[in-house]
Amino acid sequence: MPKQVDHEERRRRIAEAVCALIDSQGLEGVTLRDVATRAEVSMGAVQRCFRTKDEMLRFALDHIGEQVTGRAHARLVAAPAQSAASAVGHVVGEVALLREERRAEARIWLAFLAAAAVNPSLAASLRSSYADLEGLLTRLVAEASGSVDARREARTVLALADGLTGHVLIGQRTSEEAEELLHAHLARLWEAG
Amino acid sequence: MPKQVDHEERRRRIAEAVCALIDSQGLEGVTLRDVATRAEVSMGAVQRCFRTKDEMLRFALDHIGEQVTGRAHARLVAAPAQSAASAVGHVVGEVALLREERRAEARIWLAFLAAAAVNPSLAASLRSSYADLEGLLTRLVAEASGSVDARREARTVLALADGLTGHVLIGQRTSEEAEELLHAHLARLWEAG
DNA sequence: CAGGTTCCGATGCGATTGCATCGGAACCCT
DNA sequence: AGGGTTCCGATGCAATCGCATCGGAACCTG
Repeated sequence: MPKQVDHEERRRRIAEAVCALIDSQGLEGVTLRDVATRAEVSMGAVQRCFRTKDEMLRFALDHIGEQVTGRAHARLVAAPAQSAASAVGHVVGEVALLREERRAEARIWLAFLAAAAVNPSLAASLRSSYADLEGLLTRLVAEASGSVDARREARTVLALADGLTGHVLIGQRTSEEAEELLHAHLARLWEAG
Repeated sequence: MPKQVDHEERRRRIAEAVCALIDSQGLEGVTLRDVATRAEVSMGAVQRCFRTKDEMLRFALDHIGEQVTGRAHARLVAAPAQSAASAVGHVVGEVALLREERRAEARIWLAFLAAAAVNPSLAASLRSSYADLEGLLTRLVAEASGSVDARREARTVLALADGLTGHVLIGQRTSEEAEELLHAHLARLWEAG
């Protein structure tokens, strides 16, 4: 066996370069050359890892999807909440990419969302992440309040979080306002359920 | 005075061509040549109307923004609602671009939203439209239910509508499901307020 | 250490992009 | 009718794009 390279590691490194570029210039600003430069590899290496640009973008989307959903799951395990209701609050706070340190992810997510609207294969990847989050939230909401339709509430909260993320990104809301709106929604949910 | 042309009319025609292209191929698929072809004018004419591509896109965004906000206002005047609450329902139903016939506008809106995340001047245009809608909804909510924080609820509903629109676009929700979620949220709002 | 295999950096290519240019058509006023 | 002005279609251009190609470096095996 000749020269071997950890392809997965390299793919991840490239995916992160893609995300960094999307964050600063949007999806349109992502070119193979810039990606290669940012990832500190040659264009040839990028082309070896991904046959086409589209394949590279799909991988990057899956990458960031796993990152977000993974963190949501981790948040649940790491810090046991005092109540199921506060667990929902924590997870939603992790999913809604409102705070400054998640701003980059938010931009990336939104860019992919818009692209997915005209690109079925990206849409499929996104749906998979959303389905994961919806499942997680549904279980938590059900546990926190048996008397409401958990799936409905989970879907509503997920959409609300997404909408607020967009509004924060364009400066229509501050992240504090958005977080307040999100928590107010949850508070009403508990008192109603 | 020599040859005169209705510039505004031409700009609008071009803006609609831009929107049609965004709907089918996303923002990245918009080129001056395609726009000219779609609008059935020459590239020269496009360049005369807009000095740069960016200026053209800004105009198109304002165009579709006025279209959406205008329809929201019109919905209010045209069909007097039986109650302020149902007026909110009507306006929100108009703003959330869920139904099939609004799918194109939804894609366009989302494309601009994502672009605005990395383009301040687009973000400014979007904020202007959002501010309009928020004001309209706030007034209606206040009228429908005095006991709630109208501005907060208007902002929440607006974000929820936006989030649901995105989810419908990628096929994560059907428009019927989204509409049901939206109306369920409003229903709880009235009974709580 | 030799042979064979894997990998990749550099380079080239055709297509496409946004924008600049300009000669002449179209038009109004006198 | 003719001069002056506005407009635009055609064309050119430099830059950039994604992708294909390939010679040699890198490396494991025997």
